[in-house]
Amino acid sequence: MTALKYSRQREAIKDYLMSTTTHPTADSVYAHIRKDFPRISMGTVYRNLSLLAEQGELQQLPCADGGDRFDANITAHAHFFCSKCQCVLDLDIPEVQGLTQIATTTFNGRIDSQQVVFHGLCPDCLRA
Amino acid sequence: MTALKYSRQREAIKDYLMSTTTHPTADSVYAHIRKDFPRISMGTVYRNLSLLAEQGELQQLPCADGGDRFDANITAHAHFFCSKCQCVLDLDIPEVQGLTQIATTTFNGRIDSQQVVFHGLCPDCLRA
DNA sequence: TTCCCTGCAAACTGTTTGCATCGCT
DNA sequence: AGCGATGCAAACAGTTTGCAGGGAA
Repeated sequence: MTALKYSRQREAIKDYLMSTTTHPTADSVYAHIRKDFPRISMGTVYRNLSLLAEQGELQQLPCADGGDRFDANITAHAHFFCSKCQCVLDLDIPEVQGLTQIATTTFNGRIDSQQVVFHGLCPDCLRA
Repeated sequence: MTALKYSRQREAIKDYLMSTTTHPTADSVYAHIRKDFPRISMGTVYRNLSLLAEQGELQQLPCADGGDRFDANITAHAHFFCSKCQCVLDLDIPEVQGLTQIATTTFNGRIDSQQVVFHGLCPDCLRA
């Protein structure tokens, strides 16, 4: 992990992710950043998202639809993925922590409490 | 959902999935089925896996690495995905059902208890 | 005979990489 | 000046699709 050199593009990407509670895909990040950096490329977006995730400055959530989601909220919280509209929501359920404990002891592996993912229909899709 | 016509390829795919507790990717299925059907194509494998999943004869688990896994065990059970070796394990933790309940009430959406996915390091990778 | 299913190849999507150039430090 | 970061385009991997021919009903 060598020192990163400052870049306006990377800062813009991080700022954007810190300003939203949605969980953008690389593509959404690209679409948004393009407003300020019309010539930015997908390569740069992907490279910077990976770099920031490596540095622990954001969480990279691999999702059920294949596309990763990015989250600047790095506190321990579970996620929900809607199998219909593919949105990703935070799921702040304290019980998850306890469950992670239980699972870990019977399981003998290490369970990462930040990466518990529930699937189903989000409130909006359920209502519709 | 129209009636399916019998095909030896599809039966072989289902038989294979019922005979294993690993959670093969489409590619693993292809590799295995090829022993009996050397000319089978990936298109056929993907088509049949989707058909079987549609019929509810197997579970299609979208995974963190992008590749889906397939599971002929359609009883309610959570899964674990190893972020190092990418293996998928069954996680039979009764508490997950309770958690799904809790989550559902505070959440107002529908949580699918068969699709709760934990992430972390599997026992083998943890030991290594 | 009908029409679903197959094998094949081409198309697609999301992501990564090689390279010349740019711009922090 | 040195070297990491950028934009661009080509390469990639996993999956889907169109089509002509084959096989179950």
